[in-house]
Amino acid sequence: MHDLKALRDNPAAYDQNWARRGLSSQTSEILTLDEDRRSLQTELQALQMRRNEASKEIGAVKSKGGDAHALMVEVAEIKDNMAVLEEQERVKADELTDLLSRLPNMVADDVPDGPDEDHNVELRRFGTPKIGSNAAKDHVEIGEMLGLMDFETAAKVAGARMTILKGALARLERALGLFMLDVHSSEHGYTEINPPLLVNSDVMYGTTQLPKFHDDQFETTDGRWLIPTAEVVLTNMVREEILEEGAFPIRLCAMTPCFRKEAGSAGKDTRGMIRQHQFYKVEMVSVVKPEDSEAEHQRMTDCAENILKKLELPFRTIVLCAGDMGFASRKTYDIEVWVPSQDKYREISSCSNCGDIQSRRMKTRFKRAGAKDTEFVHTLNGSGVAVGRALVAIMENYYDPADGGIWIPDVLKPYMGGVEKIVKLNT
RNA sequence: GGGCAGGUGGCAGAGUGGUUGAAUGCGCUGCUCUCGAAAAGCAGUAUGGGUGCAAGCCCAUCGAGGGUUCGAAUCCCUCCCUGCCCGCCA
Repeated sequence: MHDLKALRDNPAAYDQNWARRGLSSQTSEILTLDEDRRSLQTELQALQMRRNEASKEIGAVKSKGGDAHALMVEVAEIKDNMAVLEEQERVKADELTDLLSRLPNMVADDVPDGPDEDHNVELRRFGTPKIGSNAAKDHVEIGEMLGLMDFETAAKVAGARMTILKGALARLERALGLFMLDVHSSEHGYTEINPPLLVNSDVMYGTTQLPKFHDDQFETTDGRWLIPTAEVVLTNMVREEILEEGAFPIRLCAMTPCFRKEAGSAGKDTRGMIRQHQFYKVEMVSVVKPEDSEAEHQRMTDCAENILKKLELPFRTIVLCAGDMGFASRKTYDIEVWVPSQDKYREISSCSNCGDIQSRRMKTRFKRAGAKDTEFVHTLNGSGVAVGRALVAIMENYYDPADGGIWIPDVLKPYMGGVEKIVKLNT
């Protein structure tokens, strides 16, 4: 949700900002609805005031045994008028809310302009990618040759965009998830959470999956939703709360399966486990005071990068341009890991500063020490990192063409029972 | 799934139709007293919104949404949640 008062004060700023995302002018429609709604509300409240007064008078008259008939007639008329106004007000308010809830967050000033992903700006690189290697095999080939990755059976039991991992590869994915969770909770200060995977509609609205991205989500028959990311649950843990200033920063992390319909991506990344209906992801969420969100954003991105550094995977970090950013974000850093078979970097983490758009929807506020008014918190989320894609990156970057095996990164060895390398078993 | 009991302010807990946004206690904030502290006393202490330059005034909110009524925290209906018992089941 957006700050209507700020929008009233400076509509041009909003239109100019939304234009950076390629949107046409929105504010005149918003302001018209807003003015209509407010004048209806003012009118309605005047009637309510008179009704309340008259009702009290009726009570006073009756308690003295007097005749309150004239007053009762007056109230009856007021109620008729109120019903009409209430309905008009409700319609305007619904229209306004619906319009506002479908408009994306304001883009931060230092975000580069540009219509699409070709205008994102690279900030830094780590590691040395194996470029143009003839030996590069993709993770599907590697996994199937090892007999540890099975898309056919997955399709048989669950349909497209599903994966079955076996044996050491299943363990490797688990090892990756545990490793990431341990680093974030032990070294990065995030509290580990094991959350529900099924949430209600209010929660999905809070983090902006609803109403606009309804088609990307799996809905259950009883009106709940499978989470598309742990961000949804972690962020909403503070919904409808008024926090004390001392509560910050709140840092939470979780590893969960994520469920996505991938409605708009038919034909994209159809091979392998890059884009699945279900995948594991370790997610970080921070809730902070507004003045701290920018520093927290850098910090969170560092935490995600640190995972890849420890895994010794080559990556680069980019800042998304205005046209490529997600709906809720003011500013987003993507971390892209090197995928040898594709000879390019692919997204493995996305760290976003959502400003107050989610907190306004969730009604998450805080009060400064001694202050009377509440303010909205800032929320941030970042992958730390996508576990399935990390598995792909390990398989391809640590592939040994000599024997078709996969070396285990040093930091994962303790999680793999000391195994140094996954190799094909003699059958 | 069946049955019972509940959901009131930061917390505890009154309130079963009429100045009740809500008693009382605790907590918290300020002041008085004190060398200081404690104790005690006094005052204050929800959120959202409308209107106004402002002081202020007004509207809404007692789990949520409807309904009855001149008037609802209080009565009726639906839903949600919590606790307990029975059944079933990872």
